[in-house]
Amino acid sequence: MAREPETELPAEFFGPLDRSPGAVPLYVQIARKLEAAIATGTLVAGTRLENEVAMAKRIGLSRPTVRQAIQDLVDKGLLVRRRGIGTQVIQRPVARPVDLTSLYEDLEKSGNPPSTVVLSHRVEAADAETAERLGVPVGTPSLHLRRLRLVGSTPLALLHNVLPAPFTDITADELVSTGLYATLRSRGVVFSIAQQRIGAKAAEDSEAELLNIDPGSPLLTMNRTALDHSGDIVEWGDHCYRPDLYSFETTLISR
Amino acid sequence: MAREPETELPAEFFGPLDRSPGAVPLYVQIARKLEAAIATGTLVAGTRLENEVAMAKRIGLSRPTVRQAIQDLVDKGLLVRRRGIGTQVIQRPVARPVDLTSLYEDLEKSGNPPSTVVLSHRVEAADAETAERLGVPVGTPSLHLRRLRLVGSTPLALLHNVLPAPFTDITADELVSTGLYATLRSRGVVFSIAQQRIGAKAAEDSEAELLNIDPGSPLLTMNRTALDHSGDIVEWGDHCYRPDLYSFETTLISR
DNA sequence: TAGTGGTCTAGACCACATG
DNA sequence: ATGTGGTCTAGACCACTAA
Repeated sequence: MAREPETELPAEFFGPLDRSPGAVPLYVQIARKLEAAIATGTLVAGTRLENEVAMAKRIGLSRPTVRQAIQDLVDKGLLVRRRGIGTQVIQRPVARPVDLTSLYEDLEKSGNPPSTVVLSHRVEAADAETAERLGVPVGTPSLHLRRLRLVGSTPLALLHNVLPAPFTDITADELVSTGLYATLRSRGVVFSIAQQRIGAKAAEDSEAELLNIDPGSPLLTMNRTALDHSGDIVEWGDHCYRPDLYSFETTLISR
Repeated sequence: MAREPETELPAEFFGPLDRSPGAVPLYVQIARKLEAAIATGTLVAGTRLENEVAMAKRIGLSRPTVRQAIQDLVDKGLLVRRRGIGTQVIQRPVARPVDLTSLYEDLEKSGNPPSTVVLSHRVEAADAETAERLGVPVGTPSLHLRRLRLVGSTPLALLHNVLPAPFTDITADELVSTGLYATLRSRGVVFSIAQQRIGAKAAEDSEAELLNIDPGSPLLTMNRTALDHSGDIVEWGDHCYRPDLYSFETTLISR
């Protein structure tokens, strides 16, 4: 089961380091160079890296700094480390993990910009259920959104979001032009944690009509609670996706 | 948006540290104590922790060690850190993330032990598709499994797995009594990375019959490729779940 | 300005896997 | 016995936030 290709000593492709104040952290600079080397094939899958101590000395950094760079890539699923063995480039390239971005950005990146229709946009006093979801007192004003996401003229997803007080003034125009997550970020929200539950269900009549599918056909569902960096709930979402057009990818790293 | 409860100085609930050789790492000892304090409510949600430097000095550890303990809990979604602000206990308790365990273990933990029926168990030479999935040459022997997972007498999931050469001698009995992942671990497999894709589809006739649902009704689907600590593919899986009985939970931590 | 986490150094010893 | 990553120390300076 063990595999030990011989050590590879990449030359000084660790170019000059930028140690000026305000520069990108050194460990990030190293991590990026290693990542690029893996992406371009300079570091072939399965290659064993030079050991940490030697690499640190050769680059001119302390071992903890180099170690932090390597750990970043381990967390990304690009490298694997074993005590007593060494550090290897993972055999199979892995896809990016599910991250804290919106579907809008997902598709934009893939060169297939979607459009959005705002179906409803209301500010209401929170009922018991909404209050529980947002962690606010009953009666607090909250913004309820329903949107339809399309690729070209094909409906892709039906999005239902609820947002708490500080964001009730978000306009329908903003949502169409910028997307929900980008809008929130532009207002200073820094996302820290989100909890998702992914499931499936049969399409109800109203959902089927909006998504242009048959009633009762399968839908992929996702619920999400997103928290900002101070632990406050920023958004609660309940979404349906056409499973022929969308799925969720995750990379799991064991700890 | 910012919230700043006053600093909390937990007393010497950091009991004596075990510094004997072979003991649990110091940062793990600290992390566990902090985690317990959060779980029991000694550290209330929203509480701001003592700063790293002071905590390290008081406990009698170096700052990097304490910092590593805190980082562990940040990665678990229990704490949030902000430069210039401090470290806070997260407001809302989070569920455990999807991890590298099997459905068997998931349900066992929830006190609802499932049963397993092995529907088929064959060793075959890998065709092109299997070879691609397992990253082995065409023609390599591989074990093809189909299992039905039940809770009581209710079918829950239909599991299809393919395993490469070193594991083709796993028996049906092992699978029923131990579960696939536990069997692999007992053979020395250390999981490192897995890639999953979660989607939905309509149940085919054969699937519907086995799962005791109507043909065409929605199914939750999951594909997974699991790699061991040396980057070799250990298992490829293609599973269907009854969406009324199962869903996937994930906690996303922003980086 | 004061206080926080973020980064970095230059070492050290330990645990584990291999030959 | 050797070489690897895992842990740990005791400091330092920087970047960001708040008052």
